[in-house]
Amino acid sequence: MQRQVRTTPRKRPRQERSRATVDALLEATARVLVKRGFDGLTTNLVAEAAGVSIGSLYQYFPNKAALVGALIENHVDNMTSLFVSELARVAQLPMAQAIRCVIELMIRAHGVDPELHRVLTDQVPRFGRMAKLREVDAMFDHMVAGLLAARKAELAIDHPEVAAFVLVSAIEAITHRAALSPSLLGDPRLVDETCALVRRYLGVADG
Amino acid sequence: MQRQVRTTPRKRPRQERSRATVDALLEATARVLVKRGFDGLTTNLVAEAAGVSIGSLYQYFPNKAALVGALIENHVDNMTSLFVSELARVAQLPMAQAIRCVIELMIRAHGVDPELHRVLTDQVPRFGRMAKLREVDAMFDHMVAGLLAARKAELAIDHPEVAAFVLVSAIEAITHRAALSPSLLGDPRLVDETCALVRRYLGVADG
Amino acid sequence: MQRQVRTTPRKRPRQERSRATVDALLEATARVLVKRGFDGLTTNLVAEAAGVSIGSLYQYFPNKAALVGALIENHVDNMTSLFVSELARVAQLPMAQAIRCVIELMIRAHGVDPELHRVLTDQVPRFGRMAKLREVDAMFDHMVAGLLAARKAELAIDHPEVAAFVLVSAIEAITHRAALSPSLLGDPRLVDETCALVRRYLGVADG
Amino acid sequence: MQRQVRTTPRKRPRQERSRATVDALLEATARVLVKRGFDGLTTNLVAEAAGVSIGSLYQYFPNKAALVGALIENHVDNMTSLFVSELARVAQLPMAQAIRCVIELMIRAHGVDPELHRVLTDQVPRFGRMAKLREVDAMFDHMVAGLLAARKAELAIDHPEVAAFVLVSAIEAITHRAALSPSLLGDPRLVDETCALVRRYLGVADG
DNA sequence: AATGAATGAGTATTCATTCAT
DNA sequence: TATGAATGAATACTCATTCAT
Repeated sequence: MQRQVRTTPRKRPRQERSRATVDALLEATARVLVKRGFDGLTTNLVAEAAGVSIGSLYQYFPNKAALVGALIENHVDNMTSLFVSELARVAQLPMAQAIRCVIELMIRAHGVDPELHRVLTDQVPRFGRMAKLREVDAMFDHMVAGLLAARKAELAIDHPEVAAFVLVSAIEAITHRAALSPSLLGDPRLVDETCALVRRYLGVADG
Repeated sequence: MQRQVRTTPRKRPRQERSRATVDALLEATARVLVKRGFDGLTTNLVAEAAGVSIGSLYQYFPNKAALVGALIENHVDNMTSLFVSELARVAQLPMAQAIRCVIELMIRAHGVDPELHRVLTDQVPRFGRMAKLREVDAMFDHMVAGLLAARKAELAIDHPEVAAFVLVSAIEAITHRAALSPSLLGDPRLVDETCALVRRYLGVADG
Repeated sequence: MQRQVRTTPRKRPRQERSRATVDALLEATARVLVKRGFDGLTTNLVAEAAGVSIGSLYQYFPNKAALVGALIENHVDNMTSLFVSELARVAQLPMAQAIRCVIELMIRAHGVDPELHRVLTDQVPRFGRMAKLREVDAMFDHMVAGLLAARKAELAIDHPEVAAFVLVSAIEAITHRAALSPSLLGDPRLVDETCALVRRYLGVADG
Repeated sequence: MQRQVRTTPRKRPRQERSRATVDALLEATARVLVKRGFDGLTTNLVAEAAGVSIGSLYQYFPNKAALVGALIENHVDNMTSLFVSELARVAQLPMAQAIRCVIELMIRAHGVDPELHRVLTDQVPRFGRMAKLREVDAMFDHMVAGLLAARKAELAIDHPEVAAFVLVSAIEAITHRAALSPSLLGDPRLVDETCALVRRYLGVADG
């Protein structure tokens, strides 16, 4: 770093600090959620775990739902961001490779903080903002339907939307359930079989 | 004081009268659960909805968890009883028909009080007795693995357990998600595509 | 969840404001206890009597037992502090005067908020922290046994510990019972006779 | 809750069976009281422990207080009956022997179901009928005052009532406290020292 | 902005007592 | 008379949220 005399105000220490507070709160929320479950999550506990006063918590989040909602949003973003970065590349691959790639991405996505993922999907009431998790599935439906429609010629399907629904549901469920029993998650046969499921359904030859 | 909260019913109803009370309570629980969600479920509310005093509720259920637990057990029994009665028959059918039959059973099973099913799977914390819902999946895994192993000769799979896991996860997810969006549930294409998924995976010719 | 219910205060008041709250709660507890008895003591009632919300009560005392426990501790401290300040002086006095002095202290100690003392000793279950009242007796036994042993030469006793037990029990009971019937408490003959009891037992000449 | 509660049994058991039921209830009350303490005593628990329906309990005791009241009455009767049978004899004895005799009776009286005695004196709120235990002390005061007055000539006391109060309080407390610590109860020195206390106070020569 | 004391509606649960059978 | 199902007022305690400092 250069030692230059500073002429500008000190880079808005308030925003810096606020950012840190918000992060601390979200991390604390995740920690408490994993440790005590959704019913054991109290705003006071989160504030304490974050080393922040309860008043400050409410400075940044108007209520408990907003707190958990923000956490979910973060988590979903973390999971989906894996895809957006890879999706363009996948679209160019031969079908068999594309399938394997997507499935592996799915599994990796479920491996991001799996304990938190489990609590979030298992215990968090699906009200309001929490429905976000379901929206993700709908989004996947749409994306996959697009991909299938684009390559419809080389596939053995008639109804891309229905097929997309079927496939997204299946892959999501397999990876999700696998994430819950770690013994399976490492099993390479699981990936192979899931790929086979999709390939054969779509009438794609093994690559 | 007990370390672990018991979730089993407190006492068996002996007289006719109390049987009616227990039934009224369970029905009221279902109604309240559907209407207000799990967090809106109050023992006092349930008692009132059942037209029964709060004291009577606690005469039969030691706590809220036991109440919901009993309801879950009932619901799961209702869903699974559809299968046990048909399973023997299914085992005799040619593979393609057996597949369609199982899938239709699955869908019908999810059509038993779908609103209650939705609340139960979405909102009820999966603690203790509530894990029952997951046990059902495990049971299905086992059953299907048995069926696949028995017919391994005519199928294109190498690992019946992994295949069973894959199939149960997929079918369960498809039917479950379909149950949540009624428009799809009635769509005959859904059944067709799901059958196709399974058939092609197993290498079974269309019947 | 804790196996044993804690009976110690939950958190230390840091600000002035909360000190006042804690004091108000303890005073209200004493008032309610005297007015309604232990079974009539309700945390909501105490909070109301203290002009404080029920939430605040639980901010400082984790449960009812802790509340009463703190009150007992205060009360016992008030009673015993009378002694510690005088004890050194008493130890220097000639025996006959020491005896009278101790007995008068005992009576004065029982005169500190006698109504509260009565409720506390009569009605409060002797569990956990509440056993403190009995510990005080044991402490007295020990102290008196020490005094008697020190002056054994001039006394007509062989077993200081047994004698201490006998004397402490006797004096405690006499003053306690006297405190319950105010007519006797003021009677100077009571002090005289109690002194006589002790003096003659110990073989000490009238001073 | 009613302001004034009757604490007398509801009806006289005339038949054998009724008698047995009442006895079973009282014994069950004692058992539950010893095992769970006063706060753990519930009428339903007592009925169950007695092998009797809750309805039957209320056939014989109008409320919980009456139940415990009857038990206290029984217990007090058991304790005092030891005295009435011996009192005439004691009145004829030389003073020193009479003193020892009374003290030994006191100790024996406290040895009747000591666990129950402890619970009763420690935990049972002294409302209504429960005050009976205090009445017994007052009765003793009176009796002893009579004895002392009758033999005033040979005693070193001026005020029989005050002396009686002092002695009854002392003996009662010593025997009661001794009953709580079994190690002392068997110690023969305790009886000797208590006798000495009384003898010396009254100016009676060692017999 | 931050703190943490205060709030109080809300909830699960108990238990003495009643009453229909 | 006996039974035990039913009652419901009462109570301890929690926790999201507010607000004075």
